[in-house]
Amino acid sequence: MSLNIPDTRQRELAQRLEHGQQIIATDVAAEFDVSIDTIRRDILSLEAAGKAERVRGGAVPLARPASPIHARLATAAPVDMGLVNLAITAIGSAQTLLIDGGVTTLALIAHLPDAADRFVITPSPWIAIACQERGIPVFLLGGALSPSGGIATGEETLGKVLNVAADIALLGACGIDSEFGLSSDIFEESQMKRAMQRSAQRTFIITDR
Amino acid sequence: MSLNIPDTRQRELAQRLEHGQQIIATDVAAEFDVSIDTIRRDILSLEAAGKAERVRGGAVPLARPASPIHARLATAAPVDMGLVNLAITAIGSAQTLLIDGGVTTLALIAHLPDAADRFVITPSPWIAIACQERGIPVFLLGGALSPSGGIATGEETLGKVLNVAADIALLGACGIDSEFGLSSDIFEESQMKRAMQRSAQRTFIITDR
DNA sequence: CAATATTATGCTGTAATTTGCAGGATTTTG
DNA sequence: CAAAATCCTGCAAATTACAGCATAATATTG
Repeated sequence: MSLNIPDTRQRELAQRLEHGQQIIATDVAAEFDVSIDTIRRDILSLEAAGKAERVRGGAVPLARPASPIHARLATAAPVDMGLVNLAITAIGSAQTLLIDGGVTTLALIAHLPDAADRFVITPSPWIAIACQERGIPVFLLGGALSPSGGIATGEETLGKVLNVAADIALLGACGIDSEFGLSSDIFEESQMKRAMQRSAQRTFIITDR
Repeated sequence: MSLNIPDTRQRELAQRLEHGQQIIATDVAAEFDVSIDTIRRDILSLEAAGKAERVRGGAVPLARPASPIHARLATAAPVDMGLVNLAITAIGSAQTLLIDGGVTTLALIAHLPDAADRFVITPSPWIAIACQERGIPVFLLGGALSPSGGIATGEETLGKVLNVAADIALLGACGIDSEFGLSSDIFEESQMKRAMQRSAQRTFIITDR
């Protein structure tokens, strides 16, 4: 079992708040298998430490004079934590990860255990930044940034992806079942995803359906 | 089985902490077949040696000091807007911009006029995201992300920079007057900056002194 | 080898922390 | 307004930390 003490929980919660997620007391209580009171006290601590804004039912990240990036991250759509945990167990101890862009993969980085032992290769600047915040070494795949998905694409990038060998590829599903029709951007992206899939021993596609 | 002495145990525990694992005192006590007190004392030693952070129930790896760039963003360092405006007039209507990482260049993106007409090439994922939010087409230079400054570096990246032709290069000054001595990261970064300078017709170094 | 010093370990009793729960007050919702 | 949910306060139980001490193991010295 993992250490379930105020310190650990609060660190985890603080991290989620940092990433713009909101804390729902009852959910988190269930997740950590403690009573709501305990989570309430955790939130009180976080508030005292200036790391959370307490609201009825839980806590939200405190508003901060946001730099552009943080603004974007703060407004991020709510992430399905169950999905994230599933993906994390799927990853296991794999060392070399090829990670696609997307809100779910982004949230995943924040909760990836054994950060020190990983190595991430990604075409997404968001993922790159998230990894750096956790001290995970990153190789950033260069290329023209696709406007829709925000990942690097292009001939050369494609070639590079095919040259790496990753243990696991984590792909977001968005863009595969394109709602936009098949614009050239989407085409570039899906081609990229396919290349990533080919370079990894195993592939997980993260989708909620 | 190996020797069960403080030295051996502590080495093992230190290794686990290095790998990001947390130490649960009661579990480890059972594992090494010693009393909890003994493990407690081991953890005290590790803490004294600066290898562990003691918490109730065991120990956790010590919190990694935030990377410089992230720390700067987190504290919402006030950006010298005068500097930003100066740089913007300097840029004028130049189309192809080679932009370095840094808080000031990041702030600049948000205020860059004529966004539609620009094209940005950058080794910084931060800059890339900021540009994308403003709808500026970006070419992201790939490479290993340097932990200190958060820009892509490496042999290949260097080569690519030298192959592009930009109107203006905007360089941050940080890392040139390194406070950290000349670590290899810093070296990589400054090499990168030099390469960027060489690929642009004109260069501006953004610094407040 | 014997005597001594040092270190490591386990145990005990006491203090501090954490947790869940019961009750009543407060807020939200229909 | 009434019902439900959430918040707050105080408290008792469980867990863990801590300091002191006695014993066992190991190292050192003569």
